[in-house]
Amino acid sequence: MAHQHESASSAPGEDEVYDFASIQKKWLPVWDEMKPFRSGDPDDKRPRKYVLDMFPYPSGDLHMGHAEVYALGDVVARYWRQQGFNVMHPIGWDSFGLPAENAAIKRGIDPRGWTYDNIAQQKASMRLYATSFDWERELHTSDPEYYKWNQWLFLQLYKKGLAYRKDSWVNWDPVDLTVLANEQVLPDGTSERSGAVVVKKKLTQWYFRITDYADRLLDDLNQLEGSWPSKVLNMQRNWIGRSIGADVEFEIEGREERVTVFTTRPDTLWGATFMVVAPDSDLAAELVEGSTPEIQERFGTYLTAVQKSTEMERQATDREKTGVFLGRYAVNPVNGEKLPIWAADYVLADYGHGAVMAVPAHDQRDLDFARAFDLPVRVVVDVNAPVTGVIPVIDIDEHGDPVLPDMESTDPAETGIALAGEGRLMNSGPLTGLSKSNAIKKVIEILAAEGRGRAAKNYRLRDWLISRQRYWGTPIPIIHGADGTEVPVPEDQLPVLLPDAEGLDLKPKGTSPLGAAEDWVNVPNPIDGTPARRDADTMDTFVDSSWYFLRFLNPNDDTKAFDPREAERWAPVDQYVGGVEHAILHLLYARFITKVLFDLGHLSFTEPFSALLNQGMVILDGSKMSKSKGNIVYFTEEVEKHGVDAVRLTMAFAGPPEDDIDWNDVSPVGSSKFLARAWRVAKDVSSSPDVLWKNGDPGLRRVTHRFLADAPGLVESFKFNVVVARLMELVNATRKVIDSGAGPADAAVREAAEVTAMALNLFAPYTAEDMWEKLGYQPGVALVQWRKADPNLLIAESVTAVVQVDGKVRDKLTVSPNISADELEALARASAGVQRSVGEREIVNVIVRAPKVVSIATKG
RNA sequence: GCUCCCGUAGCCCAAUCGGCAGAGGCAGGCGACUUAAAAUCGCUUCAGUCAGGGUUCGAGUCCCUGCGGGAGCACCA
Repeated sequence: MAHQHESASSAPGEDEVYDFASIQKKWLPVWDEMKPFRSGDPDDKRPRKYVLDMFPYPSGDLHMGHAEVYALGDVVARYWRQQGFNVMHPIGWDSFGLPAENAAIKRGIDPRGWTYDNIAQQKASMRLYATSFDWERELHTSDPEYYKWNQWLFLQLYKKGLAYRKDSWVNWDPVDLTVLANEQVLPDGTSERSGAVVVKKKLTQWYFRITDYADRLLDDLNQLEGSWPSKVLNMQRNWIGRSIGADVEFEIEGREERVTVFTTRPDTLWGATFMVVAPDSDLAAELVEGSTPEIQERFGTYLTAVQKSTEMERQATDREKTGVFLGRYAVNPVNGEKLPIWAADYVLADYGHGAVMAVPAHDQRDLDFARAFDLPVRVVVDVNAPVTGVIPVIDIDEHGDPVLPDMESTDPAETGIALAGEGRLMNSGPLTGLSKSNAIKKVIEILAAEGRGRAAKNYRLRDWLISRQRYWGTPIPIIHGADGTEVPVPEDQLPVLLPDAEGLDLKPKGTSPLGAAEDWVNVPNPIDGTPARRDADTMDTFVDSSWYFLRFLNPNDDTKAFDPREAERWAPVDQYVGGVEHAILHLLYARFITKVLFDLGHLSFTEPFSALLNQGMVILDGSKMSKSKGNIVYFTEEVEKHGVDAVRLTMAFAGPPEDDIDWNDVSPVGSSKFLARAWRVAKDVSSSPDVLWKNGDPGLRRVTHRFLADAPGLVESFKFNVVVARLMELVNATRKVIDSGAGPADAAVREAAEVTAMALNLFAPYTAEDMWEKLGYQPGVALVQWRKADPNLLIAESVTAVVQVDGKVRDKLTVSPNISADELEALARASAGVQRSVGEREIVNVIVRAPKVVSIATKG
């Protein structure tokens, strides 16, 4: 190990070895004194950068995932500081949430104490980890000083009609007796905590109307192209899931109101042969009411079965279609045909209008259903009729030849394959003969003219369910009057404080534990003083994190959530760093809230995070670390074994940040060795700080300055691994000059060592600071500005030009970097390698890219 | 099923605009130092870029097809 004692043969005074533990101990208090990472000085004239790492949930201690994100985020923050920016790099705690509450229930303690104990522990680790946070901006979402503004935010949305209560089907855990978020339901339909099969239950819950912003959330992603990982942009697009089509209204026999269906293929309206409604929809219940008792009974049985089925069963795409006829009929608005109405669970109650027009010839799901229940299939799009002059290719055979549709086998009723492709409309009245896209336009015109339909969009995105029947969260600032009215808590009465957990039964009962705090829940109605009750739900913690980046601007201001002037100066966040696990929910919610605050005039921008860096996961042996697999790498152990700097360096060096790091593929021991090597270089430097660099070894100086020139671009494109590799190269070159060149007194050695210390500050701050001291400077290498490369040293004295003949390298020439194309061509033509390989053949083309390459093409 | 990303040495990974396939590390080998070992230092082996085709003077890089791996969405009308 690096810190073992050297042999006794070393001369006195030279036996000092790299010892990360003592270096850590030495510098942490010095930095505490210096506070080099404060960003709040109003007189600071430097340009500003806002670098934000996703804040952690305080779960006990830091884990390797934290070690990665905070190492990488810190590279970026430290880099911009060295480039002359006043960098705001804040940190806080996402400290409300279920784990604290569950731990509290298990141990019979207060979630508050558990949470703040954890924070203290994690904060100590984080400080040791030498992340360059501005601790003066620290915040906790569970502090009343924070959640007061959460409640303020809720009220702003409420006033705009963007926060509302509705009855809806939610995930219900029948063992824990609580609502679950979608992400707490495992793919097999069981609860991730209790293991119980989750059922759907109808409850009144609070929602944020995020669907109002669906178009903007989707379209504004284009602005982020190039600055956000395309993977995340894609995931958000998928999640919002806009589809474009039409709403079509159908008359229902024996019913006043029409039923509206959404379809992406209104052109196939003449091919509709039945209608399907979601069995768990209000519409189904109402329609079946007008039917015979037998049908009602059959429907009831079916509905019960559907509601008992798990998500997994329901989502299995290959299962048999099921359904019941409701005994009712719809009328096709374009041709007056009677369409039987069925209830089937392949239609979802909460997508579109909970009802579809079934066109079995051109939709696979409808066709499967039609074949199961012997319903008619009518083809209205002729996919064999070339629309663009190209015959549709169904498949490629084993010889790579196209397989064309067989006229006799394309009837969906026979083949069971719906014809979903392009084609020319047939049997469709005024649409007959049109292409798909023209037919869609036309049918929308026809429907609109008759008031029976219109162009429409639909989204996969649903409104955001924000209420939780839990204790450890932000109370919803609404008071319910005895008459059922909702009264927002006046803003000057915020915050609505959480009642003391003492004496409250926090066990989930299906209603919020806050409801049992009688003194808290019973309040006079703010309007007329009559008895009223507080809303007892708390907010989803994603609300807390949807705007925390704004609270960092002025975390101690008790007069407003954030200062718009500060937002003007700092926001939006220039660089956001965090895990891809938040690619959808957190980022979508933060984008939504930012747009709402923009609309309310509080912000001048509409996207919160100008650039995003997603780091991968730290894994072990090819799989995710987990307690049950027993393949966990512990942060504390790694830091004790290898030191903070080696762990941080390993994170940066492992590969591209977005790739997963398999801890078995990387070598913290190797990182530690490199740090010791770099450190010894600084220790060996024997010249004084005022030595003239220009007298130093020119070869080493070139390596140093090439590094200075290249590293900034590499950091800015997040190629941290390459920067580290280049640093290793620099240290190797320096070592060589010390040992076998001009020696430790050479000025270039000092210059290289100083550059190494300065750059190493990005990855290994303790080692860098210690090197800086060894080199004769005052502490504070983190604030040393990045040195500019000397352009004269970037030009090599000579370069190697490659001469290719017919694409193969036939000679290499050492030439001046300023050589002209003509000179280089002449040299190339005369070179021995070219003479030999061209021989008798005729040269037909010569391409010269001075000074790098000459390419000669021959004939014969 | 739809959408997207990735295949370079035994392993992790580099390779600005298409211009010598190798910067760096791990592992391995040899050597120096040592009584020996560890540590340290020096030297060093190893791929022609998943496969096939195309464009080009020139392809790891661009295009097409296939194979392999990964991710997201999915009875979403």
